Amino acid sequence: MRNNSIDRRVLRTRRALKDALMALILEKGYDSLTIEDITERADLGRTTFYLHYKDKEELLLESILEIINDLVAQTRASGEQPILLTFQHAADNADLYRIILRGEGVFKAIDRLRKIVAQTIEELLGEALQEKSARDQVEVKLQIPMDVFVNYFAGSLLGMLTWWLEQGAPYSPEEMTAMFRILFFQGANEVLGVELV
Amino acid sequence: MRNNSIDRRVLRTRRALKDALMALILEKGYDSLTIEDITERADLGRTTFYLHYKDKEELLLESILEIINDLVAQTRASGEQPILLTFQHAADNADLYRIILRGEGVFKAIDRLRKIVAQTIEELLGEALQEKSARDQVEVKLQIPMDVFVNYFAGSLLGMLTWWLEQGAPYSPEEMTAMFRILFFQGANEVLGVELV
DNA sequence: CAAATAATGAACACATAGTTCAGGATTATA
DNA sequence: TATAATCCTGAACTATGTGTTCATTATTTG
Repeated sequence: MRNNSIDRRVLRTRRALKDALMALILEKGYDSLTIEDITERADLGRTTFYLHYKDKEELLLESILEIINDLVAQTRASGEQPILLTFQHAADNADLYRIILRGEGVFKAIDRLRKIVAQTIEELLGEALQEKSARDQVEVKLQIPMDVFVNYFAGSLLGMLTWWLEQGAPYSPEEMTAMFRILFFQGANEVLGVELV
Repeated sequence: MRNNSIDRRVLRTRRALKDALMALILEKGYDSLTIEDITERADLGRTTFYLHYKDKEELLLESILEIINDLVAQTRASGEQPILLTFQHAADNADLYRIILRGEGVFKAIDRLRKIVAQTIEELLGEALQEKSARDQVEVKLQIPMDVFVNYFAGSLLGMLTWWLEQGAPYSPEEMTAMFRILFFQGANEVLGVELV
């Protein structure tokens, strides 16, 4: 019978490299890290790194896939409440999720764009609410905190943009606008006529 | 009277560097680009680069800000239809927007995550729709194409996650889930009681 | 215990970053 | 248009990181 298990030294080495990478990203960011930084933190020789990974990117990818696979497995297993499960999983692995979602490197640019969108919509919303308050002679209150609301909007919009552009803009700007407005303002239930999730 | 304008050579050089950077990113990606790649494409000496920018990142940031400022100016000027304007602006500058939104570098990881979410929701949705069709004895049709719908969902969710985590998780997973569900399923009009945008 | 496998560290060639400087080219302006 | 100010250039140099080779040592497996 052939033993399919991997040498302990290999498992130890790879675990040490992944842990070192994560710790260092959170300390100094991804881009400026060198292979030597990682192996030094992991207490390994630099050449050892190349026995396991091609470069930094490959190590990062394996680390990320590890956590994503865990989420997918949990979702498939428990079957219910996948949205809640996702938020919980993100909370439990917040450091790693931050690394995944922020992208690292050019992240600041996306972040800036999102902030601009959020701020713009907040100004518009503030005006509209004030108008309504004055007209109706009552204090208008949101069901949802302002910061959540405006960042939901910004996230949705930028998410749609990203996907749309990566597909090669398969719909016209007008179509995208119409569909986005329906989804955002009327909500998914209106669109579906079906209860979901 | 002091002339405040900048030397033509400087303007020409910076324009050439930005154009070269954009062209090269679309050809070979951002990470692997060297300063020499850029100056060579721009027909400039390598040392000239350092007279204007600290590094690649600074050049990219200036290029991106140029386009974002243009969008902001247009939005402020025309005043109406900001969503449509954003989609149009993105279409007019699709290459650059792709660079901004994709992040470059570790982008593949985010992309993979988004695809997984979109695929998962598509499976769930497919089942729910089939069930409803069988129960009601009618063909259920979506008002919105499936691909748009599922990617709106994935984008919204990941956008919320990103923002939430960057803020240091100011709400609990349960609160986030509840708010996300209201926004996604019932829509913004329900939340606002106000017409907007 | 023996054979197989992994880790190590020194040495090497190579690519890129970032700076300095003297000289030639271009621009602004008086 | 002359000239002072400014910019571009290219060679040279230091420094740092990459990726590989190889002989030696250490650890694991059966």
